[in-house]
Amino acid sequence: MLRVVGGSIANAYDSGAIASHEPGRCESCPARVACIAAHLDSAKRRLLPEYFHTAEPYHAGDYIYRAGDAADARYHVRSGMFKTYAINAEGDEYVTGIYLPGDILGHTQEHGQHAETAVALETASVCVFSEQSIGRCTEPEINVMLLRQIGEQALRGTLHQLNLKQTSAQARFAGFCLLFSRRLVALGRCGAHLPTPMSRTDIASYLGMTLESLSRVISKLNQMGVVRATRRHIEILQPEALQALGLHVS
Amino acid sequence: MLRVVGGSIANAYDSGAIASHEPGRCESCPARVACIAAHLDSAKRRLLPEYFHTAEPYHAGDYIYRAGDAADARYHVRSGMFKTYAINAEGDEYVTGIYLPGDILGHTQEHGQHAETAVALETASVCVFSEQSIGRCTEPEINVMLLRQIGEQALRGTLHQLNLKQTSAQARFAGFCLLFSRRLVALGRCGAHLPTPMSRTDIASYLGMTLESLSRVISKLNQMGVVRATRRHIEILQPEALQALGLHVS
DNA sequence: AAATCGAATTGATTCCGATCAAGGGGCGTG
DNA sequence: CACGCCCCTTGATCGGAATCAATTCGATTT
Repeated sequence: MLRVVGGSIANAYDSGAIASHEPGRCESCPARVACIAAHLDSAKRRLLPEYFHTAEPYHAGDYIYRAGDAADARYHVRSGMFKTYAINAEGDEYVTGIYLPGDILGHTQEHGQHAETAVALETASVCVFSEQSIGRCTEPEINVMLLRQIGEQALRGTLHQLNLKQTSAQARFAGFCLLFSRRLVALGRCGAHLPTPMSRTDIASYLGMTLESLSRVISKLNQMGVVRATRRHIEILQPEALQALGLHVS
Repeated sequence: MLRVVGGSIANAYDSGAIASHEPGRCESCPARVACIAAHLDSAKRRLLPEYFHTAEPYHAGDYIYRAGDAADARYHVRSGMFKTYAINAEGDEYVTGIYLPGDILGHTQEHGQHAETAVALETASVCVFSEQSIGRCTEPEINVMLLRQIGEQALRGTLHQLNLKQTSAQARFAGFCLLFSRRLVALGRCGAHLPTPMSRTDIASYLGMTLESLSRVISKLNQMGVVRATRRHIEILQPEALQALGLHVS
């Protein structure tokens, strides 16, 4: 059932490289602006070491977990980018999510097992926290922040769902760029430059279209001067044009 | 921005009809099999009244909350069915979710505001619990169950997302029936009889197709003898045929 | 710098769903 | 019981995406 696509397993639990919470680590965290612990004062953050662990960095192709693995932990992205995918009976890969710093990986499960596989798209790192540690958390502020983060991720899923309902491939790609851009802006980054370490095949799969359709759309928008897309980078030149083509939500 | 479609507001917080947890209430709950508190022994369940409230029943067309409302609570469905929808700039309704007993409503939010509107499709009831009460919960078992329930809902969202990527309208409808059926079975109900209190328009919107396409698909599958669909009911006659047409996930 | 392999683009064709349009059927109301 | 309204069904046409196929581009290796 499981198919190895490439890369090595990097299980933060099995490896001995787990570092417990270090003083100053949060201050230098690139995901600080989106972290569920970002707004904690130093006194409350001192409670974190009890249930937060920072894991060693992953490299492109490394798995965090794979479909079928026991889902006893969640992974808070510190830096880098991940993708998740599911595989159907025919062996086709379907990219189900793209994860940036601040996002939490590992929710999607059934009967305590991960339903998807999570792969690093570039050098990346996460904070690992176990289900048990979340259960034992007695700090209301942290629990509420976790709940809100889950809520924002649920919203992202819904927006992607709405985008998938767009009939034209052009509209879906435009919506993808806009939603991606928004996420970057929320992280304090530039919304005009989208890093795309994933392949065209991944993006097409994520957007529910064929590789060829995506390629045609990108070529067209390139010619129109709406975006400037290279292999691993999309630059948005005319955001208002994308807005006109893409999904019109909130 | 908000558009009133019909029905009355039934806000469990504003109304005085909130009942605190009553002894025996969980024992008679129709959502018991899917409830996050189902596996608690009576001693632990006695902790529930501190943060769980059971709300008055809703009727078809009643709102639980609307897009833009403060999202300071979550709603655990006890009985009946709800739909959620978002509205775009043009005023078009997009059905984003269908909720059955055991499901939790109200996660989807941005900046503390609900991003969707939740409407009862028939007579229904929920357990309300506030963000604050979740934050203050010190019972690990409850926290972990909440996390797992969220995980299962995330999976349902992903499966629906995968279903939306199916190119043919027939496949999307088949997948819808199968996923719906599975949810009913998980609730201990019959998987062959799908109650559909929502309109054809709602189902079409949920599946990202036009009303006409859905109608054609249903007519065809009716003629083929795969399903027997009436106005508010779908009976699955040949589950294996649906399986062959629909999505092939796990 | 040449060679090689995978990734991405471009082309031609077919088919399916969106769209516009009209007709039928169920359900409530008077 | 008849009426009218809304929901659903059926029909015809057109555009666009999937599919099959071939080529180019780019990165990596030798």
